[in-house]
Amino acid sequence: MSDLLERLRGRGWRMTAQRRVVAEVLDGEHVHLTADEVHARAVAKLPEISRATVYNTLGELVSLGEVLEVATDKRAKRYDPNAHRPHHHLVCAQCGAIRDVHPSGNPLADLPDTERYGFTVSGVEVTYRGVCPNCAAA
Amino acid sequence: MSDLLERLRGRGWRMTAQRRVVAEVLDGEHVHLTADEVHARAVAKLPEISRATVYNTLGELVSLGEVLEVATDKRAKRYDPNAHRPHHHLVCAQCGAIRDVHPSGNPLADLPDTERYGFTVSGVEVTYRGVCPNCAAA
DNA sequence: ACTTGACTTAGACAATGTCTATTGTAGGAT
DNA sequence: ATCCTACAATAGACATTGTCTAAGTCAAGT
Repeated sequence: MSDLLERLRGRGWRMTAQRRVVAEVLDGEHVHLTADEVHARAVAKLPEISRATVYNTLGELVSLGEVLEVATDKRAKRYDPNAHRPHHHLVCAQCGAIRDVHPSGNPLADLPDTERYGFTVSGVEVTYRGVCPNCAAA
Repeated sequence: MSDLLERLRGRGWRMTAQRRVVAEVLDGEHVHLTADEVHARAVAKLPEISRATVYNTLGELVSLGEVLEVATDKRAKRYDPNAHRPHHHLVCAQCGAIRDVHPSGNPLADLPDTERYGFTVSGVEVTYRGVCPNCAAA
């Protein structure tokens, strides 16, 4: 699991207790946490960590490409530690649960030149919407 | 252009000056405005309109399916009046410009049952990311 | 062990969105 | 035409999420 810490150290990251804790939180469970949830879990391990540090560290991890930002329609951005295998998301419209999914096909290939308006297209995100089994049962 | 107003009236909407103005702003230019931008344009036409009313009205329009909420990664949600022809979005990573696009293919068909985890999948949003010609030139 | 510049901190600030209590009014009823 | 009433609008407080700053702290190279 310290792959992540190793990679970061290799990139010249100064290794502090705070950064280690944030990295551990993300690496620990592959769910999609908001910044505040990350902060809450980080505080549990290192009570004096500040909110600003968590935001800073998440921002750095995103810049380094180690973590992805996911903007569903919820208010808060979520952070996805699974940045190394391309995937998309399936979101429950009721409870907000998020699953990683791997559709077949390549949506990038589905965008013809005539629909690109001169943009240099570099990526694509696909968000499926639906209702999860839990919410459907309720 | 009053298609929208007609439809709303048909659905039992009480027609007030404020709602008319908000509907006109959205119907007027097919761009993707934030709530505050809608508010600013509405104030230009009806100075005493309040922020809460704009938010309420946008929320109602979304519930009625007349307008779509678009969550790119920007802070503010944007509102897309083009709710009646399915389409997806192409976003400039630098300036945030948004274009409507119509990819070929159907991403819904690309999600096999084994990747649905029991969800009832009802929709899909595709967001292409890239750099627009303007920003590329700069 | 010293030094230095990157890192962290607390808390103010900013941006966006929501709620409440009050006042106003659209549109049907008379 | 006027009145009633439920629904809508208002101002502004509040909530949530994210950003910034100034000052203190510490990891890591020497």
